Amino acid sequence: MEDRMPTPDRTSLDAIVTAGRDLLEAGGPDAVTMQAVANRVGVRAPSLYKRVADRPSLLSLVADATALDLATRLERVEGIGALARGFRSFARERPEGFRLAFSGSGSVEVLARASAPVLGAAEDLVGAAEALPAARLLTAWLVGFVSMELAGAFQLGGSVEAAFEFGLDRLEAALSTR
Amino acid sequence: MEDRMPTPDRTSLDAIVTAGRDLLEAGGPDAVTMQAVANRVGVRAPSLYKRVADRPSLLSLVADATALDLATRLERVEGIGALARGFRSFARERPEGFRLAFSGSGSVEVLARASAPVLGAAEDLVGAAEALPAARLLTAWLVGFVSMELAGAFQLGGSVEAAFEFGLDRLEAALSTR
DNA sequence: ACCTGAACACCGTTCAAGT
DNA sequence: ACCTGAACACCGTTCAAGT
Repeated sequence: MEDRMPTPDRTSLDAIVTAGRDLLEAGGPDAVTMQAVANRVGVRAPSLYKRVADRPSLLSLVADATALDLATRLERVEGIGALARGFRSFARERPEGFRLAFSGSGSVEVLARASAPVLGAAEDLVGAAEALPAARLLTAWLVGFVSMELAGAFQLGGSVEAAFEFGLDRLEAALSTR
Repeated sequence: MEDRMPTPDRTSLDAIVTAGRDLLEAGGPDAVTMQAVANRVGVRAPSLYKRVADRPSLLSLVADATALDLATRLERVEGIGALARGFRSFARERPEGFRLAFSGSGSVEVLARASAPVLGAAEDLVGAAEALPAARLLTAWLVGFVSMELAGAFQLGGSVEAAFEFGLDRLEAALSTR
């Protein structure tokens, strides 16, 4: 009973992931350095390896956290229009996290959860038989549109806003037809 | 007339970009190291800085070269279906280059040229007035679908092939309607 | 049990010195 | 005019030694 207590934890996985997320949004992937993360959570870089396997898996955790945030936001919303606008506004608020989450870092399950609400809306539109390909049409359009917007494509003039509403309109129409 | 001739060039910008492209496809962006590129072209890393400003701008040149390859392939093809399938097959042949080109590295002009054929096909479908938003709908879907496919999303089962054809079908229908 | 300094291998980039 | 070795700052990761 006279053993010294182990020193109390000086950080946590949560704090590390949050620090990674903040650094990512502030400066892109290159800015999420093990040293910068360690600095933010008040610890030295080698200590991070107690909670995280390596840098790629830290980025993967950040990707999952972002996808989870997106999922919980979309779960609160109904209808394809509101889903699409919620998806787009999330990507504009967290562009780096969005890019990371949809670029193949991160687990597939979490990403699937983020697109579950779209699957639900698609089922309402076209019925269960075609729900999956319809959801893939919608999700692909959303991901592509937002990615291109973030990448600064859409340079030929015209209103990007109008193009988004045009796409939404036509897709709804295309999927409502029997 | 007795000055020594300057030593002949031992490499070229073209060779450097090609080496970057090959390394990229073989091992992803992390593999395109200044040292690895130099090695491939038979020179030491510092020499690369005679032709290229730095690593990011080398990656940008690789992105542009990829987008140009895509553009010339699509320019040989007509009709929205053939364009869509050509786009997708290119992305599957050069996944890393595709990702890089559509992630915001690379110049906007070259990317615009790669999507010009889609703009043409869109105009044939909906007329000049709506050609731009229609092209954006098509391109966004293509980019999103292919990105998700490369990222390994589409995990819920069902045929990805069928989902692609479903999307193509519905989009053509949506844009042919008056 | 967690934390640290020291160390290692590797990378991007600069620059003076060679031809 | 291009190329090189040497050097610098920085990074990810490991590990023995501390508490």
